Amino acid sequence: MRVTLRDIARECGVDVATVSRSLNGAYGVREKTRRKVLTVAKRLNYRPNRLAKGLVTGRSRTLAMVISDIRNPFFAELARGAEDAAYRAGYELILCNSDLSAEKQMQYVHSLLEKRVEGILMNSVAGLSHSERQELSQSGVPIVLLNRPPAQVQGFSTVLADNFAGGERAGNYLIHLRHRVIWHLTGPRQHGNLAERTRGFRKALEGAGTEVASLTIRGHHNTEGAYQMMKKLLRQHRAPTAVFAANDAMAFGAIRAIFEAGRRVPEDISVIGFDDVELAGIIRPPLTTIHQPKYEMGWAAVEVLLQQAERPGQWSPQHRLMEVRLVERESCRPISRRAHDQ
Amino acid sequence: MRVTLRDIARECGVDVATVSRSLNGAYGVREKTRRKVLTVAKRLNYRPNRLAKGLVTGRSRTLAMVISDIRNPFFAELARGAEDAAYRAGYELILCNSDLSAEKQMQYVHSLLEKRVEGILMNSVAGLSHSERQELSQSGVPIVLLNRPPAQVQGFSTVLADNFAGGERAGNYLIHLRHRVIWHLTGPRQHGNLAERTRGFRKALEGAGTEVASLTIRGHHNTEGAYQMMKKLLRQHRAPTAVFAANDAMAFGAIRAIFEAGRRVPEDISVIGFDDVELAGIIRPPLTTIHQPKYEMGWAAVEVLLQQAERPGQWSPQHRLMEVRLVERESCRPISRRAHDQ
DNA sequence: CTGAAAGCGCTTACAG
DNA sequence: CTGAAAGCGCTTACAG
Repeated sequence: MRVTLRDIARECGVDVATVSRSLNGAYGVREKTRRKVLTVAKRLNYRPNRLAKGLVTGRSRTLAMVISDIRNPFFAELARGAEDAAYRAGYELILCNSDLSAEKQMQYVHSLLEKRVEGILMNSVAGLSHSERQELSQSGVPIVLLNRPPAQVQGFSTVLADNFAGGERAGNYLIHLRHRVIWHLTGPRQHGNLAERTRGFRKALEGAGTEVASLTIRGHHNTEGAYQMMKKLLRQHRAPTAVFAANDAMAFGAIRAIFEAGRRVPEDISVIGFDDVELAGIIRPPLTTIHQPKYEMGWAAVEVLLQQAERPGQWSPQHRLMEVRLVERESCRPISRRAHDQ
Repeated sequence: MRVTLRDIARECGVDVATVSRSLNGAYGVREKTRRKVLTVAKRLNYRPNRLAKGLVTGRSRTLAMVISDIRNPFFAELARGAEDAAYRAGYELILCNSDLSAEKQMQYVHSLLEKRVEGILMNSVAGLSHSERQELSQSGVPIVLLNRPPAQVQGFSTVLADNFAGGERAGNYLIHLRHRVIWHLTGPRQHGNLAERTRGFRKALEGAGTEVASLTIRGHHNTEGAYQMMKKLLRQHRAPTAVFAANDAMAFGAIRAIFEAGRRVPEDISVIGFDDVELAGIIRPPLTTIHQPKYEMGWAAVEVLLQQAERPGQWSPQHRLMEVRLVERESCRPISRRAHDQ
């Protein structure tokens, strides 16, 4: 049925070893022999069996990605970057949706290990028990955690956006626009990435060299959470001139609350987000935000994995911090000097 | 290093064949032996090498999906449905982004065949030459085409939304709302899916049993195309009371043109789309549209593939038509009887 | 119920 | 430069 090395060998009157060598490295094969083998292989439409090859070489030429849900555009973008990098290197990428279930995550990883994938991208190991994490980090296959602070667990590599620099950038931008009363909406302290954004933001304000009144409010870090926070705050306090939402979803909630309170964005209140999700460019007004290099993060993660796959048993975890950048759209505007002086 | 069947066999004092049988089907193995093997396997944390297993059984337990771009939410939804179905059956899913490049598509398929995937989901073979398509359909591995009219090429299975029924549903809905002047914005005739929607829509109008003035306009089937068409039409003709856009993207363009012309949706003009993309529920007003069962299509495609994988060499292409449904949101409203009588 | 053998389709020292 | 052999880690008739 399927044509194998033996078929080619028979056809050429040589040994399968010679065929194998001709088809691969080809060192130490007479040019003429090699050419003949190649011709016959092509004529017979030979397709090497990668399972057999993988069995002897121990390399499957496949990577895998275990994420919560590919329908989340953030992960789709990561996946695309990862897959492009894998394709370029001649690897395939297996996609797994875990919904963050610890059980599914472990099951996937076990299946993947059985298939001898050479590396795994994961978006989280937060739900796993200590011993489960240990098992993963000691499995022998390189694993990179996406968008997680390093040292959450030993043994994993990480690829992370520079949240601190992003928060700082957002703060500097608002100050540059002469805002002096700024609210910062964010999530719980334990959320590492958000905490970094807050730290960076505060550093910017402190370094402003001028008085800035800022208020940090914590709540659910989603659209609804921010909507509720903002709604309540606008009733209790005098409105700020700007708000920095710790992510775009929160920015959307804040904007809704602002409109409902009869104010306008950006005329009355400027809003800046973080992430640069697709919707950010679509809503009215288009949201100014800090862009996370999602595609590049996926790509970088695969680079790390591939590098480690080259040194079985003797690589050590790597940590990559990815640059973020400000995307100016229409949700922020400067305070006029006049207004400012009043 | 890694523990194999031999290690377990040695430890248990039996042959590897017995270990293999115990771990698998287990028919004809003494219960006591089997239990012992299982215990030792667990203790040694044994992981079967799927490459070896695949080599001998000829089954890789993996499927693949070759789509344009996972960042397109339509494909992300399909992918999720497919992956869930695969996971349930103990299969993994390889993700490939082709950007519709014929070269990438063929390269992917070749790699996938080498890895002995047991089935492939593709979103198109339109860009391939006749001989390339032949090569695919005769490769021996089952392939299902997503969202393509059957008989585009012989030898492929298909999973397709019922575009005709959807168009008909949209037409009936508008008629039910007492609309009698309706514009239909669609793409070029050659576009099979859109053509079906148009056919269904016309059937509804013809069956209305009352006079309906309808106009079908063809152009680029995207937001910008529909925007331009609608803008121009509104200047040249008396406005309709409703428009049926052949897809949601077009509906968005039409709505923009309507607003810019100083009319309101749905007060002055009702708009219905097709697809039910995520944005449809987010824009103002939320778009009434025909829902395509994307998740279910991905799931069904895997079902087809798995069924075929069970009968190597003796399956024949299968075609599944998936039901669509109307999602009523806020972009359509009835013509009041009074207005109607005027 | 279990063992010994052959084989899946490759690669890679080892000779020559 | 090339062949013969061994082996990767499994499964599966075939005996017994």
